[in-house]
Amino acid sequence: MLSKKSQYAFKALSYLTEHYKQGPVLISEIAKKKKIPLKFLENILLELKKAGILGSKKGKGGGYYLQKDPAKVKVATIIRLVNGPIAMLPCVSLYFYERCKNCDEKHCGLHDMMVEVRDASLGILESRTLSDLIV
Amino acid sequence: MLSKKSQYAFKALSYLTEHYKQGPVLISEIAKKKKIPLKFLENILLELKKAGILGSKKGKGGGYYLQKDPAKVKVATIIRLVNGPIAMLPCVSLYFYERCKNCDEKHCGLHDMMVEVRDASLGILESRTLSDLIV
DNA sequence: AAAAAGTCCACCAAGTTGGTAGGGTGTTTG
DNA sequence: CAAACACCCTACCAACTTGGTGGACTTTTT
Repeated sequence: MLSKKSQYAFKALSYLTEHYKQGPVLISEIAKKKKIPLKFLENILLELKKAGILGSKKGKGGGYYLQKDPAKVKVATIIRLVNGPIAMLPCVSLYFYERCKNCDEKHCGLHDMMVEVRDASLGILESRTLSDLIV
Repeated sequence: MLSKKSQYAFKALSYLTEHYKQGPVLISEIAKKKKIPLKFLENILLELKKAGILGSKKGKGGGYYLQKDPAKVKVATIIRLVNGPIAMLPCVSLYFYERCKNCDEKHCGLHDMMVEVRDASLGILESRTLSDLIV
């Protein structure tokens, strides 16, 4: 399951997508409109900024804005950033791989199955972007 | 990600699948062969028994055994039992559904996307059984 | 009766999650 | 220059989950 943090991140990003290229948006505005605890949202946006997804501006007229074209930011990227691995097992993760002890990956039925699940999920998550969050 | 508990459960179940219809298997034997902490495994097997997946027998010659044909126990069932929801959002889960507050499911891009991911995953997990764990 | 083997209950350490508090830093405007 | 503005940063916290252990109890077999 996606953490609440991730869900907040997606809500905030969808709001920023709707206001793409309309200048910086206040954290407080996003928090209010999307009903996200303000201070918690601060942390999330800062993290997204450090990852290069968002940009920010201080002082009057400041706020956060999308650094990139929302049509080019994959949903999978955001999940990995805020939530962690997409795969169901470490030995199957592309970005968070960890060798499986006491289980030979070449002869593990669960491993093979989870590779399939991962690929099925990524087929969707890697092809959708922030633009797809807006209906 | 699947919890360690879930991974242990699958290892134990695969062992029991390999010994299907060969009489009860000792917890201690499974623990040793699959390198699972004994007391932890006890809890897991008991839970699987209470869910009707396993049966048990006490006293000499006792142990645990599969209650059903391994080819008829879906992997999805085990995951829901031991790990919880398969979906990435509560508002998208079939077995653990919870309404999404502050988000109209009819007009939420994330919701729609996660429905697709869920269905893609279930397409695999609902069609595979314990038998498929053995390679 | 003794041994075997599962059952049950209670507890624990460490980590994660979701959040709060409060001051610091850089920008703009008057 | 100073005040207002708005993000930046560090620290902290309660509650919950995860992964695991210890010990006593019951049931079954020999």
